[in-house]
Amino acid sequence: MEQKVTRKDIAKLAGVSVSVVSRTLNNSGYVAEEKKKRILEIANDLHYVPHPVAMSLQQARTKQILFYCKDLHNAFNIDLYTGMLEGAKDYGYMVLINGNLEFDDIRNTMVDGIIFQNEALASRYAKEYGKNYYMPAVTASFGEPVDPPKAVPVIEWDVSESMDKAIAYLRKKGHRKIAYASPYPYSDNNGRSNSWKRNMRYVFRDTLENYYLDISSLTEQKYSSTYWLDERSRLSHEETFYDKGGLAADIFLGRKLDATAILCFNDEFAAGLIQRLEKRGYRIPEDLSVMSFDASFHGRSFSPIITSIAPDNKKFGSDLATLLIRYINGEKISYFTRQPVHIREGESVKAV
Amino acid sequence: MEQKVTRKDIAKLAGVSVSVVSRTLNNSGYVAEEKKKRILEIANDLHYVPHPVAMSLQQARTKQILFYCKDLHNAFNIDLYTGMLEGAKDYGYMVLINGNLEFDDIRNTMVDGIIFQNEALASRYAKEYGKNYYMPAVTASFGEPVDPPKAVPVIEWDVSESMDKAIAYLRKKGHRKIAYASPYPYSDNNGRSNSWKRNMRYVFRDTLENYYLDISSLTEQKYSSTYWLDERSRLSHEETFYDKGGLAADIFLGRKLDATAILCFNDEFAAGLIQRLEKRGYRIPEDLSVMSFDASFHGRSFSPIITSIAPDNKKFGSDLATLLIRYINGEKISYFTRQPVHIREGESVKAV
DNA sequence: CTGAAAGCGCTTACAG
DNA sequence: CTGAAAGCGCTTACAG
Repeated sequence: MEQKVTRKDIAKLAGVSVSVVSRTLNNSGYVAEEKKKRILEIANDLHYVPHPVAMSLQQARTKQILFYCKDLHNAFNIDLYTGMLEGAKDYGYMVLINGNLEFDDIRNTMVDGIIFQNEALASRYAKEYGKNYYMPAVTASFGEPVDPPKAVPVIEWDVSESMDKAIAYLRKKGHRKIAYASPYPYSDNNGRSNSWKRNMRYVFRDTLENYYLDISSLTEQKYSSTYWLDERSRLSHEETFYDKGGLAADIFLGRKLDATAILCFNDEFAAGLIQRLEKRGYRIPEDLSVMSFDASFHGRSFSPIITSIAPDNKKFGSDLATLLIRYINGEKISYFTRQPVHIREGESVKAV
Repeated sequence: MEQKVTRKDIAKLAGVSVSVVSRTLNNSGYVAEEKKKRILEIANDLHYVPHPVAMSLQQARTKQILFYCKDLHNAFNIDLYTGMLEGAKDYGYMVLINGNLEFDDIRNTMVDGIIFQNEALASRYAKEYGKNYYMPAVTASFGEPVDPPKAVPVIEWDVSESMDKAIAYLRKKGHRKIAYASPYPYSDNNGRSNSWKRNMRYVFRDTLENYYLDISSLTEQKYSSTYWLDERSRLSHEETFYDKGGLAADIFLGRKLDATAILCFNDEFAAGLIQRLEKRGYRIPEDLSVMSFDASFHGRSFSPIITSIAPDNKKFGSDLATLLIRYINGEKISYFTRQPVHIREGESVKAV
């Protein structure tokens, strides 16, 4: 364990005060040229490295932000994160993830702000902590019927609109009977479900519910889409969309539905669903088309490549990071913007 | 922006000194019972939260460690990370990942130590920075022929031995001609390749090289397995095993090999390979068996589930984290241990 | 152009 | 049992 070299050591060797050393190292304020040179040399010789914690304390800035996100096995979130890293880099900021933070842990984390993965998380955070503990935050939003807290700027992916587009896309491919597979109950009030119901009502009439592959009857715990809002719920829970996709396949097979396409909640979910269907002898897309949301790395590296709708995830992440940093810096920002969306065509949808 | 509440504020209101407040809050040293109570009450009323940066500075401990890992889209690494979180939690430590850190950035990160994802990274780090900058570190190792630096404790997954086991497993399933698909050149000196060659030499004789699916001829950049050791190489590079798997499939098809099974470098690689093979009309495992390394979440959520060999990844991660923390704490630790390995049977291998 | 001083928020040996 | 004091490593107005 080497002795830590400090600005004091450099000052002593250079025969100046710490102030001068600091000014030199930070390139701020006046320092005589020769002294500057000598100080830099000594710093180099001593292998001086600044102490980030001390600087943070003094400047009241850690230059770190946190991506608050529970599900790291969801490639969509990693896509976002990758984008955040890029966006933050330009501002000299680092982005941290920590997979199992309870809200209480956040205050022990050395960050200047938080990016929430969804509006329900942000909302709950604001309710539980917002009043007593100030920390700049922004959130990704999916246009769900949850009031995001006023003080938290939002960048939205409007999943309802995406559902409309996805259905329009499948229709253009000749599909009429399109089922929807969701981790949330039929009665749940969320963007994708509502939009699917609205679009399919006049196709399925009174059998509508039958084409909604509702796995909640098969799982022990019933999660609504606003799960995070429930203050009794533990935050360390990780949603396993992949496992739920398998259950949705079972339901589909059990009901012997005549749908020619299934829309899935997201790529993880679709992966689980397709895997189960193929195990039961189905071929995708020959026997059945599957489409989903997120256009994640996982969906792309799946076989077949999953046709999926989403924003540019990296850009989404990058925008979130820069929004937060500009917010932290006190710049003028928009409190609400939307990400454009597009369809990533894969191999899981066939024209009929 | 609320005014930050400090221990000073509490002291003033309670009519005591900051020392007493600190002792109360930290539950250390003597404090009169009634005072203790009052201080706690006031702290609560004021919604006091300790300043982690200040505490870190004073205690010379951030209670944070870093998982230095570039490829977050590789589910194996996320598996490890998940385990680290669990292991570190018991010690009150947080584990951070940051996907695009150059070595130079590490010194700006507020952590007490580092976990390197592989021995080549650890080795390069030690060479470039180890002398001038002290930071406790441990590393995962894969038994590759790279000398991990002496000061860095190692936990190893012996991939050579795993290759032996994987081949034995496939042989028991009746496979004799087993190809190997790797991101690294045939000439590269690494555990998996060496072990495969050793095992297959007497099966393939002078056609051995033909069954080594070497994608390096198809890629612009030639990476050896010790890529990270090359100081000219940028660290921000992300390996795309998935894409390379597709290339390996092309080679396999081009050579019209009579192998009945392909061993893949890892699950990401296998995913890319299978995806491409299926696109070309192959069915896995009906037409061809595929097996790989890592037993990651990705391989499990793939279709077919990829048969794969690996340690218990979460335990691997957890062990790395606790090893590092105990190292930081100055406890006596083992500088070298090995993780036991097992085969996760999936759906991608068939008996012939 | 320079340096002594106060301060960021906390801790901890030490004298009382 | 308590509090003044020095200190963690750095920054920055301010007086010279």
